Amino acid sequence: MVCDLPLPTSFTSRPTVTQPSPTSASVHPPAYNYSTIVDYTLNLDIVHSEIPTKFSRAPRTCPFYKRMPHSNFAIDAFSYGRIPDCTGYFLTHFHADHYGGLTSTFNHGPIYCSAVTANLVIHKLGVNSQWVRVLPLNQPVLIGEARVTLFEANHCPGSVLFFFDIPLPSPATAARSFKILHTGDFRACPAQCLNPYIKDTQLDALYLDTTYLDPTYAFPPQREVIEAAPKHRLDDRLLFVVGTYTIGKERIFASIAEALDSKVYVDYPKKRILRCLEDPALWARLTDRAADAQVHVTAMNRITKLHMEAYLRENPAFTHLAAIKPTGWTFACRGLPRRRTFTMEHPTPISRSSNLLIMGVPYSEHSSFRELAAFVLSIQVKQIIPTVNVGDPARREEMRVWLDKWQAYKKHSGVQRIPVRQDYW
DNA sequence: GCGATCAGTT
DNA sequence: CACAACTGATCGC
Repeated sequence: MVCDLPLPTSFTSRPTVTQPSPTSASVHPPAYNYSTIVDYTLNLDIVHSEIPTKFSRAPRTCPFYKRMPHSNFAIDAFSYGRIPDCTGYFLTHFHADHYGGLTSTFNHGPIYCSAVTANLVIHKLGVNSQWVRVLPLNQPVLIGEARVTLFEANHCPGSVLFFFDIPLPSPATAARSFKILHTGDFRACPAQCLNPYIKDTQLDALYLDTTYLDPTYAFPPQREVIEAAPKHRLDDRLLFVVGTYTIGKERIFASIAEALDSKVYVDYPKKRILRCLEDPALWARLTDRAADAQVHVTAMNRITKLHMEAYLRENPAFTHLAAIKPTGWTFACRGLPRRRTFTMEHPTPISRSSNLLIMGVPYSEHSSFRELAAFVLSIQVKQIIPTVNVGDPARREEMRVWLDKWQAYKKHSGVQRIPVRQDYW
């Protein structure tokens, strides 16, 4: 299995980093409007003071890239108390670094999210359901003047992209609307670009999850990793243990369990979380009896040699244990992007002994560099605003150079989208 | 007891 | 080492 297919070198070869543009005289963030976004994007240094730093003790204010221009909406912005004039608090998915600050005492206004995220917000955080508004997938809903549509983000269960289509107020521009796509955290795939609301749409702004916007980050398509599950039932006394965070990585343990025709054991707190996912096939595979399941799920931080040795002793029905640590950076190395292969028959062992194997599995829930390139090259958009790695000026500059390069490539080549085969670029 | 913040872990 | 995401300690009320 090939880790990464080649993209034309014209848009994946490393560009030279140019010097930052001259700093604006003003350090005070002006009101949020389209020209502000242009300024911010061209020179993010002027809003560096807005980006939270680890050592700041001052009360934090919501940074510009979490507020949607021409609206009173904020995205994944629960760490700033009540945001002045905010009429809609949007949540892209249920990971702590995005819902951070959201607690049972929240009373600032409506929270808009998917059904799965709503279940988790209510049942895990205890947020009063009077504040939670479930939005459907792939179906526009009017919120005030704005038309909002959610799409599958391919990150974790319940994760969504938000598409905002906002009428512009002034008579001169009444015929036009302002169109924003916010990716939250996502793993880019062609279906996101090809859906009828995005395909052939000229977007004004793309708020982009730029986590792996660096050619270092090359890893296989998720489908190939899922299909790398054992092809047939192995020794009944071999136990698979899969590490997970609160939500995410379900497709790994589900596909292994399916291949082994086994139940899946999770502890009771995890079972309560999985119930929120509204996935009947996953639910039907669960069991409360550890000895009945050849596939167990545990917290990611338990996937260590010491913990797994103890785990095997605690489960005497099994003689051998294969622990799986799904992670996005297994194949990441500093320097040039590499091609590697991955199969369960030739795993990447983190640790092994006579009866214990711990392997890293390159199962990322963020886009690879290549997928990010294909996504940006398959979308028509005026401005791209990174939402990740924005705290480091050097990273901001590197990201800006890549994004400018892709934008220029589209403009000069006339390419509108990257060809798709079998639902993948 | 609750929430905010930061340091530490894998 | 890289990284996202989580966990735990500490502080203030």
